Amino acid sequence: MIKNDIEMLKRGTEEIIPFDEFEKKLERSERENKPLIVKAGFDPTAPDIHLGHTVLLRKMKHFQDMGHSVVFLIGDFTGMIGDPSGKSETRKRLTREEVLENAETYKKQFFKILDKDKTIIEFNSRWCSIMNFSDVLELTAKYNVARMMERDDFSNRFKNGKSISILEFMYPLIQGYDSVALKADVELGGTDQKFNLLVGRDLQKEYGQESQVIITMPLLVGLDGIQKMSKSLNNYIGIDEPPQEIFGKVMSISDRLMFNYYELATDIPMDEIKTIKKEMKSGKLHPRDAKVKLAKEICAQFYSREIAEKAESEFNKIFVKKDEPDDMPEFRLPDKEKDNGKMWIIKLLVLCGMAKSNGEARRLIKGGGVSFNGDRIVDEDHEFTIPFEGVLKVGKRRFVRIIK
RNA sequence: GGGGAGGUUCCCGAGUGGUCAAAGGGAUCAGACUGUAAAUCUGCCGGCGAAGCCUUCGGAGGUUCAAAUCCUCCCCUCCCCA
Repeated sequence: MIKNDIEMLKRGTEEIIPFDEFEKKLERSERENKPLIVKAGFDPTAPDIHLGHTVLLRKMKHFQDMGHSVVFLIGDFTGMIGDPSGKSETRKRLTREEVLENAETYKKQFFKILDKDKTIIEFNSRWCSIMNFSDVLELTAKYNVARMMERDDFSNRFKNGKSISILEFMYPLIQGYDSVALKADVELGGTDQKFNLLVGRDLQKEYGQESQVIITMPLLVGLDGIQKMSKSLNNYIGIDEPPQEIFGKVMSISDRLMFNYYELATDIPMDEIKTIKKEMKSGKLHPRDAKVKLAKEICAQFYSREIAEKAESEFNKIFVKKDEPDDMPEFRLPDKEKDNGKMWIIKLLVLCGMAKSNGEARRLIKGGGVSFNGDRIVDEDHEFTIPFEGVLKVGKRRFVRIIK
């Protein structure tokens, strides 16, 4: 029993530190019928969950499925302080209201993966906000600068003369203290969190607790195939996106990335993944078909099998048959425009949101990316005589139905 | 506390009085080829119904016919010394 569990829990992980303690904790948990407390922290500033986050969420789900107690910790306290130093961007301070609002958004999204009834949601302000200055000093006394500098990020920045604020030194301590407050047995995080997770281990020991085991998950590579998936890099698949969008985005990843996604973003058994890989190599399976399977699988996670099937047929319709999709947004011409009797194509593109400015609309037309009812529009002075109706297509995949 | 370097359009980065809406690269976007793969090639890449004009080079003033470029003050980042 435990053995299978361990295999499942190990899947996709980068590191489990230390592994033997992990096994012991699992054994004891089963023996004493006491679930492990599994913690994962989330930043309250970015409430849009994308496929990259789901790698972690899915791992949390694995623990839930085995009856463990999963804590979704929202770092609202740190979020409300903000980070003025910011290595790249200054972090915005959040108000109490914003934090709560973001938390709601989180819930709506992550219950697509996690089990609603088995998830404990915590805010670290619950314990952080009541700490007084001597509590904080006590905490800082439990760590030292040399160890802080072991973190690559800090040592590199220090070496390169980049600024490191004292506040930044506090973050690992706060996060570590969260583990103390929760008495966490296991903490999950991305590989970029490794240092912070390890600090949690140390602090628990300092506070006389058993140290948590840390499990790091690799960061999912974004759609560009190079950088990590993130909203700010615009290389992400949001789990709130429409099914066709998710399907299409998965289809656009490079072949090289495919198996990475198979392993990290689905629960398809590893054996099956190996078979797919083999068949693709031998030429028995077209890479495209392997990707279709992946796209359907990911889509189904956030919606359903049926919706995923539908997304596939929509996809084929648009990109294989070069047809129009069944559903597309509609745009009704505003009344005041109707009076002119004519509608200029550039203006139309901007009005219906397909271009941000006239300039962009012109560019699209010049580039040959605009068509109406299947005919490419090449003249940027083109005017429609009102009334008219039809399908306006911009680029390969953006459609809007213009109605009278 | 003292001395020095710098802040340029989404990002990196050139530009040190007019020829600058600002080189070059990257990203995005559009087109060709394809499997919405990779690689490659092409175009575009501040705004204006596009003539010309308007707004942009950390912020505010100033010099000049003319300022991203010169001057003054301010804000921010970094380096070296103490």
